[in-house]
Amino acid sequence: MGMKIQLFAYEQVKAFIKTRITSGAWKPGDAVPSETALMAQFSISRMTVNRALRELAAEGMVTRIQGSGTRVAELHRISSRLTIRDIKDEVVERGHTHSSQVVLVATEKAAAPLAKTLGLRTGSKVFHTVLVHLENGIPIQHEDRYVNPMAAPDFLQTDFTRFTPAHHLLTRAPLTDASYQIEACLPGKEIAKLLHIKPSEACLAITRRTVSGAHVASVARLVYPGTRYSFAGQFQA
Amino acid sequence: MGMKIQLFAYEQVKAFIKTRITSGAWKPGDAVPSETALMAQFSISRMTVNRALRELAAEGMVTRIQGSGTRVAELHRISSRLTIRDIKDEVVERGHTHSSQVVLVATEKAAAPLAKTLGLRTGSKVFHTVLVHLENGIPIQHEDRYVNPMAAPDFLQTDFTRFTPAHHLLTRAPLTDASYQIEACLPGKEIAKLLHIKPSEACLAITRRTVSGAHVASVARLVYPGTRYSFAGQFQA
DNA sequence: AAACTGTAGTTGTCTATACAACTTGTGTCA
DNA sequence: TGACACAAGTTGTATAGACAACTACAGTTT
Repeated sequence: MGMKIQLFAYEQVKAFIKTRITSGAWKPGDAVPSETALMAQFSISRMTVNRALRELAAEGMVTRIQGSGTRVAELHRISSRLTIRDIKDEVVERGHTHSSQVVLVATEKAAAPLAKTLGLRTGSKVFHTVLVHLENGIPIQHEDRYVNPMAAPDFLQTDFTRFTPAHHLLTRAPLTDASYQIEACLPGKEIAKLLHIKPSEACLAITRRTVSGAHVASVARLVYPGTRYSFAGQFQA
Repeated sequence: MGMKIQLFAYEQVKAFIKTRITSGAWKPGDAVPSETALMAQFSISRMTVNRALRELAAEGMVTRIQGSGTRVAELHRISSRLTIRDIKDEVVERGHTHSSQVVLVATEKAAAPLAKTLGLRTGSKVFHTVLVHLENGIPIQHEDRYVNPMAAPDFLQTDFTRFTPAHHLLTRAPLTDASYQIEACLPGKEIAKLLHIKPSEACLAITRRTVSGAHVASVARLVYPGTRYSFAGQFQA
C-alpha cells in the first residue's frame, strides 16, 4: 500500500488549517492563527509554520497581508490547471494508437489578418499544415496550423506522419506564453468529410496562439467531433 | 510605474534559471546546477536556493529527484488555472447587467442514475432548478441543476432572481472538490427556445459535479450558445 | 477635529547549521 | 560475473535567530 504514514511538520500544519476551512469551522474572512501562535501550538519553528502558510496562500486557501495577518480566502476559488499537451501523448497514454493523415503541407503568403496575429508583414512567407489525427483509426481532431518561419525554420522538413507539429514546436521553440479560446461550432463541409461526421454535428473548436520568446510561433485551430471528444478535468481545493 | 526595483535573492535565482530555460540555453533533460553550486555562485545560503528551486518545481519548470539532482522539465508544460466562478460575477465584471429567468424550482424523486452520482438512494428527495441567465437581456446560459438536500437544506428558500444557485452553494457549502466536462452539443428544441437560438446552432455544454465534504453537493449542466459565448484563457510559463 | 508619533504585532526574507533520505558510482568480496 | 558494502553527492526537512517591512491602533500634539 503506497500509504504515507509520516506527515512532515509543515504538512501537519497545512492539514490542520485545511480541514478547518473545508469543514466550514473557519469561514471566509476569518483570521487564521498567527505564525507565532501556530509555532507555539505545534512546538515547531517559525520557518516551518511560514512554509505551510506560504504554500496555502499559493494554493489560494488563505490570504496573507504583511503586517496585518492571515485570513481564510474569500471564496476558495477552486481551480484546476489546464495544460497544453501533445495529442499524440494523450492518445498513447490512453493505451491507444495514434496516427496522422496529412492533408496539406505548404508555404503560403500571409493575408493581412493572419500576418497581424503572427506579427509579420502582409505577404510574408508562412508555413501552413492541415492534418487529421486518428485514435485507433478513428478521426478525433482536425488541425489547421500556421507557423512563423522565424520561430521554426525547419518546420516543413518534419515527417508529420511520425511527429506531430506540436511535438516539433515544443521541442524546438521553448514556449513562453499562449492564449486559447474554446468554442462550439459546426464543422463545415470539408472538415466534416475529413472527420467522418455529418456537417450538422456540433464540434468543439480550440483556437490557440503560442508565443516563443519574441516571436508568435504558431496559430492553430483544432476541431474535435462533439460526439467523440470532450474535455474533462478535476478541480481540487 | 509599479516597477519593482529590488528582487529578493530567491527571485534572482528563479529569474536566472527561468531565462536560461525559456531562451533555450538549457534544454529539457539538462541538469540544473546543484543547490551547493548555486549557493556558491550567488553567495547565498542553501535554504534560499532551495526555496527558489522548490518553487520552480511547483511551477513545472524543473523536475527534482532527491539524491539525484534537478533537471529542466521535459516539456515545460504550460498551463493556466481554470476557475469556478459565479456567472453573475463574470457578467458584472464585464460591466453588464445580469438577470435570471426562473423556469423551474421543484423537489423531485431521484431516478437511479442521478441518485448514484449524488450518492443517494434511488427515489430520495432532490432539489431541481432550471434557469436562464441573461446578460443585458440576452440569454447566455441555460442552467439545469440538481442539488443534494443534505448539502444545502434551505436551497429552495433562495430568491433565484436575486441570487444564483451557484452563489447560494458557494457561500453555504464549502467546496472541496469538483470535476467538469466540456463538450459540444446541439441544444434540443426546448433549450433552443429558451436561449432564443435555432435548434441547429452548436452549443458549448459544461457538466459539473461539485463535492462538499462528505456529500456530492450538486450536479449541473450549463449550456451556452456557441455564437455568443466562448471560453478564453491565457497560459503562462 | 486633524495630523502626527510611537509601539506592539504580524508577515517577508535570509542565514548557518544539522540531520535524514535517497541516488549513483566505485570498489571489494565471494 | 554477480552481489554486496561503502562513500560522495544531492535533495528534503527542520531549527534558532536576526533584521526588514508593513499594519493597526493608541496616545499625543497641533
